[in-house]
Amino acid sequence: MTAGFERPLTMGEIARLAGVSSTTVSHVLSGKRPVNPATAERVRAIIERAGYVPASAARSLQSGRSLLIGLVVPDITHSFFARIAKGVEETARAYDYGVIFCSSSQSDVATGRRYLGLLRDQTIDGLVYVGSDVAVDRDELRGLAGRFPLVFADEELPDVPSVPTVACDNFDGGRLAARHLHELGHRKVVVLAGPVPLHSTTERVRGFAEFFPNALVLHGSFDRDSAARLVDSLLGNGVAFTGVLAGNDDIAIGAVRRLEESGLRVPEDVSVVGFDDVELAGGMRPALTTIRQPGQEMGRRSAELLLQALTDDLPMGDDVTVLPVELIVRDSTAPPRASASPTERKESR
Amino acid sequence: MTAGFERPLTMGEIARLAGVSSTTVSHVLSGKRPVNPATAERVRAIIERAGYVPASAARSLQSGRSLLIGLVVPDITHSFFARIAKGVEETARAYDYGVIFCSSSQSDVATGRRYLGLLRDQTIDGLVYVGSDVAVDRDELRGLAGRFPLVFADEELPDVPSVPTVACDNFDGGRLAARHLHELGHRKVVVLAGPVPLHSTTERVRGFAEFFPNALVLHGSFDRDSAARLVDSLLGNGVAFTGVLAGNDDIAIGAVRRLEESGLRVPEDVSVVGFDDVELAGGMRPALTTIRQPGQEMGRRSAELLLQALTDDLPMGDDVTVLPVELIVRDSTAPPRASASPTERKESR
DNA sequence: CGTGCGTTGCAAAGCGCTTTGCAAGGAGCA
DNA sequence: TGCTCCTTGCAAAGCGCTTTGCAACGCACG
Repeated sequence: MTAGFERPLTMGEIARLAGVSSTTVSHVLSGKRPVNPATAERVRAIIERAGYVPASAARSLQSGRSLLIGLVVPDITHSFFARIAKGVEETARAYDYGVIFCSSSQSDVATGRRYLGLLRDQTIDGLVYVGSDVAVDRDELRGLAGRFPLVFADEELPDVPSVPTVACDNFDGGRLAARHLHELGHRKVVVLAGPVPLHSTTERVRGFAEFFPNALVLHGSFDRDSAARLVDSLLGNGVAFTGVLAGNDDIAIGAVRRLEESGLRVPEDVSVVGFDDVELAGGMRPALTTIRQPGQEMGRRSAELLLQALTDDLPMGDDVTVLPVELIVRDSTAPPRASASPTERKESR
Repeated sequence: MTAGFERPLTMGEIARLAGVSSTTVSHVLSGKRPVNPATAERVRAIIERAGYVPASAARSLQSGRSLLIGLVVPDITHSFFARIAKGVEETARAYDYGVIFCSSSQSDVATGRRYLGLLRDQTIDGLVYVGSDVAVDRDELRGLAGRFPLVFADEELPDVPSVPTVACDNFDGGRLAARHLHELGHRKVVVLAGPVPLHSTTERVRGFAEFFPNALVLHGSFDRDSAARLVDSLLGNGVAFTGVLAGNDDIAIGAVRRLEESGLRVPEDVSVVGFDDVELAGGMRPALTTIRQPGQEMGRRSAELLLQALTDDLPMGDDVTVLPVELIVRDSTAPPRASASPTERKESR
């Protein structure tokens, strides 16, 4: 213990105070064997008075379970990941489990390793892993898969097989977004997609293609600056478009801002659809039309999967749970203007 | 271990593989006693090949330290608390500590108890506690204070003494916000303060009073609906005002929305200043003028305080670290209109 | 009054690791 | 060659708990 803090009581000390053996104290606590009611009551009173709680380290050494799970998210300050975290935490709590979390974002490989190490050294009984475009050590992950209770949330990692996954219906989300623009009458649409290697990116783009198979697809990273640059290059090259399908809300927000800075109005000149429904999406002006992913529910479901297996001592499956998404229509989309596309430069061919 | 997962190797098994005793393996790992280089190399190779990591439970049982700290926040999905969490986590990582977090919000008292229990059962070596207006068990907290390594972040709890605290300069923040409105020329200002019992509320209101000692002060909770109701009652009673000093951004956002719904324009008719600088503050329109609290820094500093004491085995101080705040001027504030206050109803006295 | 059974407590082993006391062996020196 | 000293490995204790084997006791029954 740290300087100045009293050492907690041990079970043996409680036993001595009660005039019994620590076996008896343990049985009073666990109820796994009958104990004389009078004795039990005396022991309980002493435990209560002393504020005694069995040391968790000794318990987990004995039981082989830490009652802790891990959660790795790219960035806890991102409202979408925070929603997942909340879902995971509240579910874990219901199972009497604690959650150790890691905001892996600006992490070097060493950090990832360290957190996956929590699995190896049995600090945690299982892990909910929310992937990202950050270069994680896929090999490390593959080494863990199948050997430890592991669940992927949000992002499916096809190159790490046999890990159960909770994701949303990215394909349908893409479809819904595209259909919305198509129904509004848009015909010239560009796609500002997320990072190439991500499975979710691929799926969303596939969904977009259901209505705009020939749309120009530009890949970038999930941040506003990247989106702004993409918009610049679009505008700079005189590409004609009245609608933007964004890979997520960050891209959408970056695009809206950039379009407005370039003198175009959203949605009058250009309609923009996002993906995720982060907090800002509903709060910004124009409020963003987007595809809502059930973040908290994803967190809940993935934790549930993990904890179910842990507490029932079952093997983990390897199937993908797909949660439905929802189109949220707000103010960033409208029918295209009748006149020539305002993004088209006169001097372009 | 859970079904289907192999049991991790023990140090004894590594020792057997290497043809040495586990003492030697331990010394190879810790370096606390010299080991024959050849032996050490052989042992290390086997450890590497087997992917062996010492079981953390056994380690902490032995050492009395779990290398884990706790973090209690009211709501992890709130961008301000998420910033604190990020700061805590990144600092803990630097100290090779893990963070167990609890989003205490919609929590019954039992939940709070459970998480404070992590201290008692030594699952965590210390705790960063971010208070809120939620009724926590102050008695429980008081029982812990001084007996366990504990730090308060963001909210000072004067009724739980001798706990080191990292807060921001709420008084100065109040002052800065008030001065800003005053300098713009506002004279009729109302205060939509946070919950009464909070120390931060009191301080901010004191700061506001430096420039508007006679302002009407209404207390509510830190959410938009509460703020909307307060605005309604102000408007309904024909109170004249050209500026609003809000207890935090949520209140400010709720107020702005409500004012706009009531046909008033921000900032043309009414100026609004928030507090915190949450993500939405900068993204909404009109972008919110607010007082920025250094959330991540608060997280860092409080974790630093805790981990410093833990790793150096020092007693914890009990002083309050006050971090500076900053006025961020955006678009929700402007000089008052020359004409009569638009919030004043004709039929009011 | 003796046998048998159910009840309730204790002692001891063991979870996987760290740490300490010892001892075997080698090197250095006289 | 004989002595000390240092190096390096082993055995064993102990961290705080759970669990199991055993024994003592009381009771009902024949």
